[in-house]
Amino acid sequence: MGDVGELILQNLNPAQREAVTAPDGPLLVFAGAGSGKTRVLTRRIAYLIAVRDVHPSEILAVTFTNKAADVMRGRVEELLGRHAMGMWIHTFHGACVRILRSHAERVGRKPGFSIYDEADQQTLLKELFGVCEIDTDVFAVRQAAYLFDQAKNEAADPATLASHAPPSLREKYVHLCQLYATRVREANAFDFGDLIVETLRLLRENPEVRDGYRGRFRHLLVDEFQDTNRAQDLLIDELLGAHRNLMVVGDDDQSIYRWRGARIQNILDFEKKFPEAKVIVLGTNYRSTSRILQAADAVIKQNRGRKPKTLDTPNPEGAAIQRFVADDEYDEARFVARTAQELVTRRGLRPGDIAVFYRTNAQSRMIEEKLLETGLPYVVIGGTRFYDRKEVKDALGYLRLLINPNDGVALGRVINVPARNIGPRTVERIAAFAQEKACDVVAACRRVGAGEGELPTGARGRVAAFAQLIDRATTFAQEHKPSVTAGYVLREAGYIAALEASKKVEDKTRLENLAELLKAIEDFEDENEDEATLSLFLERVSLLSDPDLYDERANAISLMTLHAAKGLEFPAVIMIGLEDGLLPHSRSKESPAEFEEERRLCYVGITRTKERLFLTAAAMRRSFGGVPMPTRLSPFWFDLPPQLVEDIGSTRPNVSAFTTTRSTAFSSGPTTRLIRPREETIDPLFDYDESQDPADQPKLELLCRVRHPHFGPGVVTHLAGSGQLARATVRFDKFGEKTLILKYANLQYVAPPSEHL
DNA sequence: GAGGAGACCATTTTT
DNA sequence: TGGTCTCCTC
Repeated sequence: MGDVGELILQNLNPAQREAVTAPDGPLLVFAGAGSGKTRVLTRRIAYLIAVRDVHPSEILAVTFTNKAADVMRGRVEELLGRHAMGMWIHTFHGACVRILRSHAERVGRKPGFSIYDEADQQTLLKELFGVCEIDTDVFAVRQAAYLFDQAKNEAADPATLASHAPPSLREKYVHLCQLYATRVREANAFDFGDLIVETLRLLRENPEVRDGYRGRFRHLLVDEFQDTNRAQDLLIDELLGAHRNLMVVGDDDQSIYRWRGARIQNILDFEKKFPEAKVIVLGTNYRSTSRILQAADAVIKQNRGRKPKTLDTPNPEGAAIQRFVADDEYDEARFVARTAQELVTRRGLRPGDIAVFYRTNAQSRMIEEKLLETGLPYVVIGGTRFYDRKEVKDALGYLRLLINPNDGVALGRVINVPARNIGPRTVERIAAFAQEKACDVVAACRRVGAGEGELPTGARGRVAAFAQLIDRATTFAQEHKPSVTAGYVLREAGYIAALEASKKVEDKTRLENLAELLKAIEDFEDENEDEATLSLFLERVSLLSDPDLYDERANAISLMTLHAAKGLEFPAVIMIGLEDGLLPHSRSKESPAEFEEERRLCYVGITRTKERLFLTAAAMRRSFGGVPMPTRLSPFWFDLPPQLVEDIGSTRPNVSAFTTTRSTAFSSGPTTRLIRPREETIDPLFDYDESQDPADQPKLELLCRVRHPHFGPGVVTHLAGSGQLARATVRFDKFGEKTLILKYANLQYVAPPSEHL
């Protein structure tokens, strides 16, 4: 074995090494949290290429997020350099798109097809509800979309799931399914579920296509196998050739996508399906302290539907897990802000070392508000996404139409934005015309605008003008870069002008967002050079997921859902909202399987933590901004053995009376332990780091006037610390006294002391 | 057909 | 609480 071979096997423990060097054939790797899963996968790929002489193009690796795919590709390239060219490392959906682009016509599409996201899907469905005369009070659009998706996840005929629709609607439901499928096809589009199912159909119905891929991919590797659904499992079967070189990696304890059709059975039954499979267990965790691991184990071992196993670690015991019961969500947010501030000032952590996890996106708002006050940088992963904003979707709608003139949903979205006096009635007629003449919707606009069909003269001219706009832009797009095209179409459409003319403040933000979109397209062009087509950009955007947007270089506190946290790790983690009904979520109480998934979610959160873990709950919480309601602690709270945990007091003085009422409110479980000063409870796991450059700080002096971006003007009353940890206490005119870390607070020097004294 | 006022509903998680 | 939808008026 050469130098590269040795490099590939460097720093692997025996189990990891066994997995990397395993012989051909099916291979199942149970990879516990923090056990070096990514390392094993990337080294295995590198090993196959460098040692086993497998050509990179013979490798197909499938991950769940684009981010994971990028990381994997990057690591293999680090090991092999340009010898890694030609591998397929994609998400399931990404790989399917790639396959479908090559064989689009075989599933009734053209290569420029659109990808319909949830919103597009619902827009179309809503329209079809009208056509099928289905009352949305009886059967919600979202519910229909959910059933469609589930059917596709199961690779089942949607009609066979008609039993899930309200009994009175079964016939209409079947009709709806068929109509929906037809319309998506006519729009030259796929929804997310279609991407998998239609690829499956393509391979099944076209053996020569299937054999082409089987012949090509000599090695299949699947990451996060516990989160594959039935359709994905079947897809793997189709792609897997006679060699049966399939490596799957996963952890049944981290399966958190049941609601999306994931079948934990896929991994648990792997050995039944492949009796000759080699099974390797990676049981050493290199990430977390022993205490955190014990806590995680205490939680997860309560689940019944799992393979019993424990993780061990060479790491030290570490700090106690700190639990905090807040008065309400404000208090909880204050605790988060304070803890974060303390971790940075006293424990020497970078903001990027800290993460806040929650069950639902809605919980982020309060945390954001309080973090804003500390001046610490933070990012919210997910929630209302950039690409979900109206103006961004509008812009993308225009661009989609240039690539795919059949895209009826995109047309409906942009034809009257900005207002062109083309109302729903006219749009309906255009759609009907396109149906009747079997032409694309842009052609329909063109023809209707030219006088075909029955349209009032006024509307006719307006539609003709719109068709000309799209035609012009389509031609333009063929000769220009995507970013230039985007600017062109938005200007020509009058979109920019309409926003500029508007007096509303939010329209100014919209302009900024559009500028940001153009920037994103330019970045995409820089990264992909010759391959940077508009079509590829739209595809990337459609398949983007929340975790893809996490950027560890940002050095900001990360706020994200527990789902988005999977696959990441942080030195310090604050998990909030450990309340019954929130984690576990109230919607998960219907079945034990769902409850167990909530527990796994909790497990995933805990195991993201390297060194310091904080758990919080609020005694009162308001939902929908209504009245605060008393809560109960999560059952998972009580799963933690007392010796691992330290309960700490409120961030505010004089809450002893409240603590009593609180302990009665949370009647079950151990009694709250004595409140101790926080300074003593945190042992010095992290080194203080005071030796930093003082250059980038504002030159403040006592009693000078300053301005804070959030709190406005104030007077400096106290200065402490130096370097990166320099802090100032400021008495703000409107918000009272606050202590801020200068590095992050963005304090602006306004006036020296004398001028206002 | 546009725009505004008010009703109404929502929160699970997302490729 | 805030974002979306519906209805009403112009």
